[in-house]
Amino acid sequence: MYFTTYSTIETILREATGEENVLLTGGGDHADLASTVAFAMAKREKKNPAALAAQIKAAIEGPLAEKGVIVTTIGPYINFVFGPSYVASAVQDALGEGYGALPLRDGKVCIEHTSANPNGPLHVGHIRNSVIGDTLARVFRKAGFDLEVQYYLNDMGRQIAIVSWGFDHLEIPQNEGEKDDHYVARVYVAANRAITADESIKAEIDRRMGLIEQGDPEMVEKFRRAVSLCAEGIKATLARLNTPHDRFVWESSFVQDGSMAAILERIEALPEASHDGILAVDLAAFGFEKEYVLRRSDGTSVYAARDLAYHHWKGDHFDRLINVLGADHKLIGAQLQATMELLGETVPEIVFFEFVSLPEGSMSTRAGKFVSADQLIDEVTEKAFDEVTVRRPELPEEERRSIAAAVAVGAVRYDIVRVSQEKSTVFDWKTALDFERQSAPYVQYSHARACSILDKAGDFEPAFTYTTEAECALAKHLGLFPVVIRTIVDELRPHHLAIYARECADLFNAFYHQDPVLKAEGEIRNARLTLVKAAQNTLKEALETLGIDAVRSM
RNA sequence: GGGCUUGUGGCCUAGCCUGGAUAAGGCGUUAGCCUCCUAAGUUAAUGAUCAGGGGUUCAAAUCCCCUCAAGCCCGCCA
Repeated sequence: MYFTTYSTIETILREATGEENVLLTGGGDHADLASTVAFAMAKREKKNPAALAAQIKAAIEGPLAEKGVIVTTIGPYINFVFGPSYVASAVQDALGEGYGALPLRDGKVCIEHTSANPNGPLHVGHIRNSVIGDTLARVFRKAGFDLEVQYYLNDMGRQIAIVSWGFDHLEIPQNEGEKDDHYVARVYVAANRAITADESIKAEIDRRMGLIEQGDPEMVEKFRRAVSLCAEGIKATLARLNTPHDRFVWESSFVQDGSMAAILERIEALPEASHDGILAVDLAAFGFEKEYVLRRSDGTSVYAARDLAYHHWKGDHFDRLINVLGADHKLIGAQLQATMELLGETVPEIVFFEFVSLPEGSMSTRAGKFVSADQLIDEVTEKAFDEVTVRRPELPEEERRSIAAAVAVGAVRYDIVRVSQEKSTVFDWKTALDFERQSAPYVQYSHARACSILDKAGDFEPAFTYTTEAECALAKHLGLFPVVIRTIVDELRPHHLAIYARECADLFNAFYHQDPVLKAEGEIRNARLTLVKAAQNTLKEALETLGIDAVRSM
């Protein structure tokens, strides 16, 4: 409804002013939409902007009144207030199943996210990637895209060589009940310590790197075992977070099937290639000082070479590629994009997010200095269970556990996704365990509250007449959900959805406190119940698009 | 040294790309609200030189330049 109303206003304003850009902005407290076009025209025509605004208003208020939009002016500002017919349509729309969905689009999209190295468990830095990536994926699906989500598994890197060496030489037993990925991290940390103590081990790591590239069966098996062990643990964590992948792509497959060799051959033929004993690409034309090295002097390939082959493969299968990467990958990501462009390949779009650090400094798997995602979820779940037990002691334990799990995962995801991705953050236990106002539990609670009212109401006849301020503000905001979905797809900034969901909850709570629903009578009761249903449906859709369970009771 | 990103009340965050009407929330602090649809809620009070300086503009938190501060990157690691 918003889209059509917006374009109606835009068209009529264009006709009346002859301006291509009619400068529509949000109306703030004054209106639902406003135009500052009178300022621009006044400047050019050297006229009084307020007088122009009045003239424009006179020309457009008739046609817009027919469409249910009220036009007013305050000085040079032309304000548009959406009337009762808009409000009714917005509520009507918001009742629909799968509300927020946009029409299907052509083309296949691939989103790659998380792709953490399988040398330990996901930590609170990695899951910023997972949550941003998964939320984007959910939004893209809602926006009508055919989508596949991938995890690129770096299974032949140096750190895997180190892990495999650790398994062979350090004889570190797995602890009772220890998750596989946590076990792998302990081996990795210990192996790194051994290397620091004894430099000669490095030669053995290099030897393993050479063997893996040649496809030596024994070494392939050693690497595969270590990587699988870790990857299964990572998958379990991803499942707890509601951030599933459609496909895990193993880096080594591009070496084995010859596609990496093929793309390196194409690069060798490029005028930008440099063969100084190594293979590298000169990207000076793109503003990069350093060459992009793809093959070492000993003939082995570096990560970037496999990454090019992976992206070539993705380009063959998808029309649009989106990668979610940490800010530390900005340079290498831009080099990848430039090289793909040189090759005439599909250039991936990259969503970068800034770092999550600990109060004492940045995280490091190698140093064993990190807060794991599992530990975070465990502790938040425990806290959530205590909170549920205090509030709802009458519920059976199983139900309290289930609510606590939904609240905990929601809290973790929401805290991550609500902050825009270009801001670096510092992880803090106190904040993580705080279910205060701007959190998932707050939004979930509003949804549960709406469910409770609907349960008590029984059957009612839908009605769409709204008069109070709280009713109209809520109804209009519900109407914005599809706009938010489109904005996120355009900007690749999922935090908008977190903000939107919270605003819906704010407005629902304001309505709840100002306008009685069950105690109202007749048409007012029916209209308010209809609005509660619309709010409940929108909150549910928004929460689910955030990957958060919309529990009916908490 | 070069590049990228960030800097908004005591603390955290939105707004910045697409300039416009009194800078929006939360936490904290203070004082209230459950014989009333779930108080994980809500009302009010408190609190901002939008890092600093300059510029563009009728209009700057928003655009441009400089300075300062923080984080990240600049490897034949990933």
